Amino acid sequence: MPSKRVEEVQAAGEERSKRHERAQRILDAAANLIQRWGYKKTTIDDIARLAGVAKGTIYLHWKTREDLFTALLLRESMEASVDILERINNDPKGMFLSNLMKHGMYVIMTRPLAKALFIRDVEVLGELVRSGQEDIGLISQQKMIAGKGMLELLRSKGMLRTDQSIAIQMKMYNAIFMGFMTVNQYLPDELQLSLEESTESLAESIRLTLEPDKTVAPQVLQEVKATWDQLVQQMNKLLNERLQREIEV
Amino acid sequence: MPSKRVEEVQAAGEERSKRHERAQRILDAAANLIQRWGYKKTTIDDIARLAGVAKGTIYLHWKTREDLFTALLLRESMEASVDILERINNDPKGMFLSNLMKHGMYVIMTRPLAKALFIRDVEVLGELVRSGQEDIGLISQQKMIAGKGMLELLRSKGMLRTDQSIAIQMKMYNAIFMGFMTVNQYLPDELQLSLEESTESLAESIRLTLEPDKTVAPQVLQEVKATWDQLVQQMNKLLNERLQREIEV
DNA sequence: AGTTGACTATTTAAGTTAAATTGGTCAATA
DNA sequence: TATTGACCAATTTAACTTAAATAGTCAACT
Repeated sequence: MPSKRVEEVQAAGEERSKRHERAQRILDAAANLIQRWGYKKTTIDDIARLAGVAKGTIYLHWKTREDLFTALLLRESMEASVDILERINNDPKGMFLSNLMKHGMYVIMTRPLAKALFIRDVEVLGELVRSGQEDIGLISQQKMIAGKGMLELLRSKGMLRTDQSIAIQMKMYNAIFMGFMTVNQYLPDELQLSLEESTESLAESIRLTLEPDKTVAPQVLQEVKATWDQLVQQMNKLLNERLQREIEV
Repeated sequence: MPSKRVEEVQAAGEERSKRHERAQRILDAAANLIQRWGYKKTTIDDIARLAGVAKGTIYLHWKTREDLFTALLLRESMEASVDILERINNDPKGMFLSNLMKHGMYVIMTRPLAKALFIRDVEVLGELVRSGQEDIGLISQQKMIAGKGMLELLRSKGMLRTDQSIAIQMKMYNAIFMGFMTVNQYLPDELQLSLEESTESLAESIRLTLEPDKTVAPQVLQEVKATWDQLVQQMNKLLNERLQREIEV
């Protein structure tokens, strides 16, 4: 009886999607509360109440409180990555390192949780700053978006200087990036940068210090994009599997 | 009786210098202890013991504990400034913004207290981070070494780009500077920068993003230095007076 | 005179205990 | 069978007490 089989599969599918939707709702609640009260002070009871489920339900999804928040941070990282990738894809010159960084900064700065994760905000993340470093912390994403492989690709296509070593270049763009991410907190009011100024200035700094002057043929740009897309898709697949596991338990 | 007058003056002079030397000793002790235990946990008793004076003596120099530490931070700022100025003077190309920043970074990074002051290290400075911002915090020094006036001078001599606004340039070098000052704490081991790498990379970044390519005649460099020296001397005089006042009562 | 350190009024830290909260479980329920 | 929320042990917080430490003073001493 194939119809029976189909119905079963459909039912199971519906159920899986309801389950998934509920997990998302719980994570939404957790995201909301962690931004308001910080990790330390957001309790499972609060999350359950805000998500409209019973406390026990949360433990049907994650074994411990920490697991829940780990999943939340992983989801945030993934979503931010998707945003960044999308902005890069919509930018004809998105493949330049300067623009990769610009889009990265824009997205991270406009997502409070991603920002907290990136700058290791203890006020928000509490003890999680420790756990969420290498593993979750947008770092694997950064490696993907502008890792060593990417730099090599850009260099081979004349989109990055070759009179500096790759190692130094990585250190430089990290320093400059973090600089623009965090200066404002050290600057007096009259020198505060708006988000627009920050991202544009960041892009210009990266461009001037790491990219050569020569123009790049649209043809080449296309090639780079193609290669990069493969790279990203590969990584994305791995990360998505990880995400599923993390959220569903 | 002139001889009497002379003796009196000498005696007063000796006394003043002894007094001054004692004040320095007390500040040395405070500097030592604040680095070891942080502001919150270094007590006046400790300082007195380490400086070899009685507690009451300290109150002959400063009205409150906070005044003492304010004087300490001011002294540190001044000494760091002197170091920086000296390095700049010994560098034939010291007048380039990239090198001003390089020397600034080197000195600040090699002086634990100056560094703590600059990056607003709460562990070391405790509540002092608040008080020591605009007023003490190397910021007035920075304004001197690379303030708006300096940038205007450099621009007029072709040593700075003129296709960016001064305001943006100030923001950029601040961001880049802070970036190189603080990246290491966000970077994994394999990307850590040594002090040499940091200062050199900082200089290169600043040079590439803010300085034009064209070479500058030694003649011009000399002119800039002369003008700058005046500017610095003026400021230094003011600051020194301030320092004297701060240390003596 | 300049310097000291015992002294005091406060602040901070440590200790104690009770109450409240929390993460996690599981028998009852829909 | 999937979900719930009363329940529990363990932990955290809060309130309170007590002891120790501290900043600043000042009479006594050099």
